[in-house]
Amino acid sequence: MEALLDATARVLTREGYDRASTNRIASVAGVSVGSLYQYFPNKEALVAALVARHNREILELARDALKEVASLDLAAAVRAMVRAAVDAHLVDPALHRIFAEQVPRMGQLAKIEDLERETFLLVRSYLEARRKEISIRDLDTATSILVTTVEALTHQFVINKPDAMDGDRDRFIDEVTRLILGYLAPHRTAKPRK
Amino acid sequence: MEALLDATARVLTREGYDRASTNRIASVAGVSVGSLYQYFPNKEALVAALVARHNREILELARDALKEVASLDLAAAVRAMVRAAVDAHLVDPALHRIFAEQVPRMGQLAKIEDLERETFLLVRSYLEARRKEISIRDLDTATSILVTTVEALTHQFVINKPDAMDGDRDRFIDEVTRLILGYLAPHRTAKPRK
Amino acid sequence: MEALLDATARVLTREGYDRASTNRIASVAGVSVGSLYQYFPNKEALVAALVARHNREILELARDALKEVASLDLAAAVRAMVRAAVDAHLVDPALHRIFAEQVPRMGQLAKIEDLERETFLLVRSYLEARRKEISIRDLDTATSILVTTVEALTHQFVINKPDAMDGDRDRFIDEVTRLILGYLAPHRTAKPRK
Amino acid sequence: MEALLDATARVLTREGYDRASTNRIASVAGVSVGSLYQYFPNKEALVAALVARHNREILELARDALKEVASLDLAAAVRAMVRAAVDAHLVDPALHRIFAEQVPRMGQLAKIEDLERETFLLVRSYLEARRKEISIRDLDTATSILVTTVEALTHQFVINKPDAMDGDRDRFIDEVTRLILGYLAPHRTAKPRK
DNA sequence: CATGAATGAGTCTTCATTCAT
DNA sequence: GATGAATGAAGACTCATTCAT
Repeated sequence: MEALLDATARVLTREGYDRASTNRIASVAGVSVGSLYQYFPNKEALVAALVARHNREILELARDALKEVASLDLAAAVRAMVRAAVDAHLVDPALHRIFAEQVPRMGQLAKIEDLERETFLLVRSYLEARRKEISIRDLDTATSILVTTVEALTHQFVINKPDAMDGDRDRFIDEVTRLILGYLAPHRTAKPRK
Repeated sequence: MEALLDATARVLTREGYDRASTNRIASVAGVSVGSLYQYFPNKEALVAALVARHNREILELARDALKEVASLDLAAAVRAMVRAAVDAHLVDPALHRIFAEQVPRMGQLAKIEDLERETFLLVRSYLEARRKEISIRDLDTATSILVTTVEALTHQFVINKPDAMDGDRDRFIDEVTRLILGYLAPHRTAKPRK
Repeated sequence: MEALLDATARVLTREGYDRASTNRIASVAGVSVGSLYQYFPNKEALVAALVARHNREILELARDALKEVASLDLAAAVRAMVRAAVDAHLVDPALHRIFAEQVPRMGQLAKIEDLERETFLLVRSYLEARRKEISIRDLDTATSILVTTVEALTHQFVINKPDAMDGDRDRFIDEVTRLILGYLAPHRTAKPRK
Repeated sequence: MEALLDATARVLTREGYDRASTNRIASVAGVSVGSLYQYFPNKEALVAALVARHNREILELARDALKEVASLDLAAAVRAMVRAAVDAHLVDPALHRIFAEQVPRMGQLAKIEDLERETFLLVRSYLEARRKEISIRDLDTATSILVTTVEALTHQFVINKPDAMDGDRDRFIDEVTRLILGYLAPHRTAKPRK
């Protein structure tokens, strides 16, 4: 039931994980608790499904962004990817924050990391294609560092400045791009966009 | 009571935040619930005290590391700081993970961020002292990016490879150092240690 | 749930307010604590509901008695009202005593006084209708004195002689009636019933 | 320890019976809980002792008032006694209210009624002395009615108008006196004071 | 299939009382 | 005698989960 996931997201962001009871979620969804348990075996599975949906939406964005990136030069490509990361975090920042800060990682919820793995592979294959242009020893290590770094910076940016102006956002993207390019292609100076 | 904080840490890392009841903590500490409430007004305060103690320990390390760094050149200094970050995360990785992933940020527990603020100031004043050697526009932004990046990378490294060999660790530190130096001093090539 | 109120009354009268735990009440009612909290948000609300029900029953009696009183002369009317007060106190004397002596007056339980207010108005309007026959300066004061006096005397009578014979009861009613009439109509001598 | 009783009174009136813990009482008294239990075997005994002390103070007033009453005529005597009742209730109205409304009547606290019994005897012996002037069938019944009535009316007056002006108080005393005289001496009209 | 009343284990917290120092 | 840390039974209340209708 899509409505149940919507309700879960609503309750989660409005009340926090601890105060989000299955009864409240069901009533917000306009169904009975019983129905909730017809579709999800327990609360954890419900939250896990919501996480999965959220991640699917974000991955959609990421894939689209990476497609359009193939034709750009490295600097532009990196900037586009960072921008995509920011966009991804803006899908539902409040929900994202709840996932990051309050949802216990255990059992089925280990799946939260699915997104990271998939992102890892996407970025890794991009870097592999550009291998000649970049100076990297170990592809896996580099990918992991990039993914973690961009994710952390973006997360922190969105959390701390939820209503940043476009100017702020562009400046942020510039800085992160510079950081990444300095790592990937240390000999060229990153060219900030005009 | 120090024993209560120890017990809290034990229960927290073994059972997770949600399963850590005050009664269980008290019994692990070898005292009665009543005694627990004689020293801490409620569960939140108990966890907050543990967080504070943990942070104090980590800040101790960080301050010591920064002291020894004053005489080094930029590259060596950055590497030393990254190494300090790793050491800090090795104080009690499991506990650190619980704090990062499960403890709800509210009320007194907002104090969790005290550590971040302190670290921010420490790093910022270091960068300020070296301003001539680095190419940075905005000090605050740069500091924030560095702190977030190093924290995220270190956290992820310690979580994923809790028993990494010294070799792994050194390689990790090298990479992160390269990332940082590429950002702070884009014109020089980072010199990986021999 | 009517059963819950019955159980509350039972436990309250048998054990007293302090020993009446919600768990005990629920188990006496033959349901689980959870069910209790499905119908009443907290202990206070439960007791308040019981008080309300008790008062409703008593007010029913009082209204009926006052209706039949309209056609009687003053002396007979007063005696009928006193008798009604006694009857009201006999609805559930033990429970009434708990309400009077042990239930803390706070929050929603301020409603305990609803009954007093209603009674006040009932009596006041009766006195107003008979104003010519009685010698009273201030209607509100007189009403308040009468209501308080009759309530206190009746309460004390029922508490101290829970199983008084009809004879005792009639003699008590005579005395109280004499007291009231002496106050309302000092010039006539109260005529004790044959 | 007198200080303990004072502290009990303070805590009782400030916080109510339920929130008055022995620890708080002890700390307000400036001693340790242990000391409290050196003087009183349990909480109930402590409260009972406070009740006893309060009652002793009130009885003092009542006895003094009755002494001075011997020489007055009936009307003046009754008014003096009513006034004494009001004075008694003004000794510590807040504490009196707590006793009346919140302190559970059980065990040693049945002693609360000691005051009523003693008052009963005092009034009864006064009425007996004046038997010729009053028209009463049964002395015990009359005494009981008078004591209950005056107590209830005074209590209610003090509770509802804790800061009544002297004028209000005199008018109240007049009315109660009229009520009593109408009962004791139905043939004479009560003479309100000039 | 849907419902939602019922369940009851488990949570945090309080407080009268004890007893080693 | 005084102290006050320690005790732990008990209480109010929550919520994931079940199941008869």
